[in-house]
Amino acid sequence: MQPQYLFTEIEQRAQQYWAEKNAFAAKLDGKKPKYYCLSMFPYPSGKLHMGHVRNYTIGDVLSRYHRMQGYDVLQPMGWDAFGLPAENAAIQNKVPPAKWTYDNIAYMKKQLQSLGFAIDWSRELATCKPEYYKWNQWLFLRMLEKGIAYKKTQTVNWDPVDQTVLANEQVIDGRGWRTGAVVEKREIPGYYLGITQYAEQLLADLDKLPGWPERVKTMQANWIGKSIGVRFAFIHDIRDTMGNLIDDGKLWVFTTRADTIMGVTFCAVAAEHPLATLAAQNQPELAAFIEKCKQGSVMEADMATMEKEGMDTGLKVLHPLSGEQVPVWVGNYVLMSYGEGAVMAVPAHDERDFGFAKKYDLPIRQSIAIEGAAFFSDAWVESYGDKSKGVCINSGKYDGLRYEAAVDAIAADLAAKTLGEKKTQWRLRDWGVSRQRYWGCPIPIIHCDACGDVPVPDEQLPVKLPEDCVPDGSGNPLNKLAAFINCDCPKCGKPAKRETDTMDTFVDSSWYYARYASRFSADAMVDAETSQWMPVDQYIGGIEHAILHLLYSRFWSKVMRDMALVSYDEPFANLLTQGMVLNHIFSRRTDKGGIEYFAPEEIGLIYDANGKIEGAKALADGQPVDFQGMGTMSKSKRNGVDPQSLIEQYGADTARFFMMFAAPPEQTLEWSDSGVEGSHRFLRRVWNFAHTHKPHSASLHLAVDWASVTRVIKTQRREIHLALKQANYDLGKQQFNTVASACMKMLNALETSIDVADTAGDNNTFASMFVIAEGFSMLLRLLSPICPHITHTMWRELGYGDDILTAFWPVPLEAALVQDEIEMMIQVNGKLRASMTVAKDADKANIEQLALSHAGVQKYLEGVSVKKVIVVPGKLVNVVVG
RNA sequence: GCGGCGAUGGUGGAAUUGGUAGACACAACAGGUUUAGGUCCUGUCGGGGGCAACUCUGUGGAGGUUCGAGUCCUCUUCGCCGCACCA
Repeated sequence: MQPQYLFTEIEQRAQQYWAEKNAFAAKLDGKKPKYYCLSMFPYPSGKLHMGHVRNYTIGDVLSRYHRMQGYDVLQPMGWDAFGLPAENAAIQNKVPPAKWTYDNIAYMKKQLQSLGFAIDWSRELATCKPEYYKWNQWLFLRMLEKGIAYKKTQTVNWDPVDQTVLANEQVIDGRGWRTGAVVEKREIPGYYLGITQYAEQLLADLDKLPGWPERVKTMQANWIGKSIGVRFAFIHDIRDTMGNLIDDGKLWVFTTRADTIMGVTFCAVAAEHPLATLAAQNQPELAAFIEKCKQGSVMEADMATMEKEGMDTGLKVLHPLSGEQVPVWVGNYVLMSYGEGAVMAVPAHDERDFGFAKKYDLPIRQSIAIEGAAFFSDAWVESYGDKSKGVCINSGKYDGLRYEAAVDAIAADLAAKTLGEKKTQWRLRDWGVSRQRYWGCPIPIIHCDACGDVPVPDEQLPVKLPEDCVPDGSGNPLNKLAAFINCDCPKCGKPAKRETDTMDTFVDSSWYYARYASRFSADAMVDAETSQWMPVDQYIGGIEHAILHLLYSRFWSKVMRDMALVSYDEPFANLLTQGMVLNHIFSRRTDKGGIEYFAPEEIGLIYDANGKIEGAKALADGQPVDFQGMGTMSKSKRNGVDPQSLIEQYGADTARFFMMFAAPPEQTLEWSDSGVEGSHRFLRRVWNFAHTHKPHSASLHLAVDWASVTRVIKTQRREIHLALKQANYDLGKQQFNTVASACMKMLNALETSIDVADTAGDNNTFASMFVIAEGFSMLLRLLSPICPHITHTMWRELGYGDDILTAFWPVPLEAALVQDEIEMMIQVNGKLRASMTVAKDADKANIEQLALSHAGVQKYLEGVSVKKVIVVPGKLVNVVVG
């Protein structure tokens, strides 16, 4: 055995061994339980970052742990390979996106392999390969047949930087999720997937996911946004300039508070509403206001702080139940994209309407009697809008009804007049998947002048994307590619044109997990193996995908299920959202007023007397820099750490250990160079221990008479087993930082040198050798999921076996855990006062007696009487006095 | 505004779920090994008081339940994340 811990050599040899043995090929033998462990696949951006290392280390620890627990494990890896960065790189470097992507994949694959992940590489896939995206196209056509996919022209979110349409989910605060550019509204035809048809299921089935974090489920539920209410119409006789009745003389609105319908004093419509457009035609002031609203609505970020503003259109509509005339206002707080783009306004029972009415001096009519709030003051009181504590008043025949009864009665009356009905309104809208981009999956449609939009026949799939295009930044290069565009109509055979839009890349990632399982199926999207492996037992990835990717994947699964392609309802049984990797941010204001960032290695920290960080200075000029605390690793802040240099300097095992040790998986992880060194120090100590003490497997065959072994050795053994017990408990909680701690505790216990008589054949010497060999073999196995290379090597060198992968998972022995004597704490009135050692089988009365007579306790008993004594077996005694 | 999560030493974080708070590390300090630096080893390390045995205090804050609370309940402050005029 080498005296030094030569990690580079150790890791390369271990990786070579696994590759030669094909050690991680996933196979189901039907006898063992299956465990499908999936980490979100990376976008091949160029090289791995620390977030990847963390993500995949968590997955690998779980995979290796379950494998040793006796599961058949599938841990695949692939590439989310379509997408815009490839096009942007192509524009810059004049290289086809395909080449850029494949080069990146090759490099990043090497990086992943150098980290020693137990991945079944035979199942590797890239979404930009025709063999994969063929099935995107195939399923899209099936969805088209079922009416789940359809084409429509709609106002869409247009990202002016990426020159493409964005789904609503991809617009964040009015800006493109990737570019941050202010999104414009455009009228563009495109294909949509009817995710709203599944809204109810997507919401309800969240309850089938106990293994998901609460906040992710909440975010999805909010996103789906179900509200139950009544859709009804005000009646009018408003005609456009041609004399045509607008919307058949009905102003439709949606409300969740139909019980307040008799309190309506006006209606408010969105700026884009037809009635607003009409009214603006001869009212320049109104037209100007509407224009202002429309511009404002693009900047959704400002909406939150925006003052409620509005303007009277002069138009009047009739209340469907009271027949009263109601004025129609344009309100900047009414959204065209939600509900009907118009609302009934009840200032007495809606906070927004209240503010609006106050501002414009519109009538406020109370229609609900609120418990404990008889009088309506000038200021809004929260209970005015509380549907749970009121009955209808001033509402004619509905007076005295509570919320539910009132809604039922009102909905029934509206229905009788065919002017309304109960309705469930969703915030979720259909998923627009057309993208005016090149580097994506072609939408399999052919446009024929005679036949219209014709689906590409199955036998012509895949519609292959040419891989040699170099985009120049001016839109989609497919539009200029005659060889791609020109084709024959599958229906009539006449010359026709191919659709050049490609699919949103979220389509690619919506089902890749199912394809890993059926990776070798050539003539079907998925085969029987998918049903055997699915659902994913553990999915691991960033919280940033809490809505988009996870919602789309759930939707896609349900579509595939309804087409009888798969049998599961939900694709991911358990979800772990790993925390981000942070590092210090150092910056300085430049003379020009900008901010200059410093990389951590360019900085020296200044400590105060207590060792607290006081400040920092730049190594280059010795001048102070601002220490901004921790932030996500990013290029712009210059606080990223390159995994590659970490692996080269310390090895993959150190990188993996640090990642697991520094924080629990769900929490943010703060980078620390000294923490990395500490992790490396630990692994070196493990190696040194093995080299110095030779805890060889042969020692496990020594015959030990445990009854006569010294207490010191027994305690040492107990500590090791105790740490293992804790670690196994923590593994169940997926709390890996304390598993790493337990490894350190075990080594600490092993290193407690035991002074035993150095006589050959002495029982204590044997016991000590046994304890060390036993403990070290347990340490190696416990550590192996986190640090597979060093443990693989030592397992073999110390003769424990050929391959630690096939070793059984260590469990603590009861015999090693029991103590002859137990230390018990003694409390008086809940305060810790003394401790004592009692025999393990001492009974309660005995313990009570010992505690009360304890010298450290006696002084607290003077002048008071003992009221009660509580004995917690094995732990403590509490003497209650008074 | 709504929803979710969190607050424990100088720092990252433990506390087997109501039973010895601060495990395991990092940093710092002191000492040893070393020609020196690094490595490595030993010790100290929440705060106050005491020469000491010890003692008081302590998990953002205020109450409460309990023999006993970091953990449960109520209120409150601050921080992070998500959604946000959703009718």
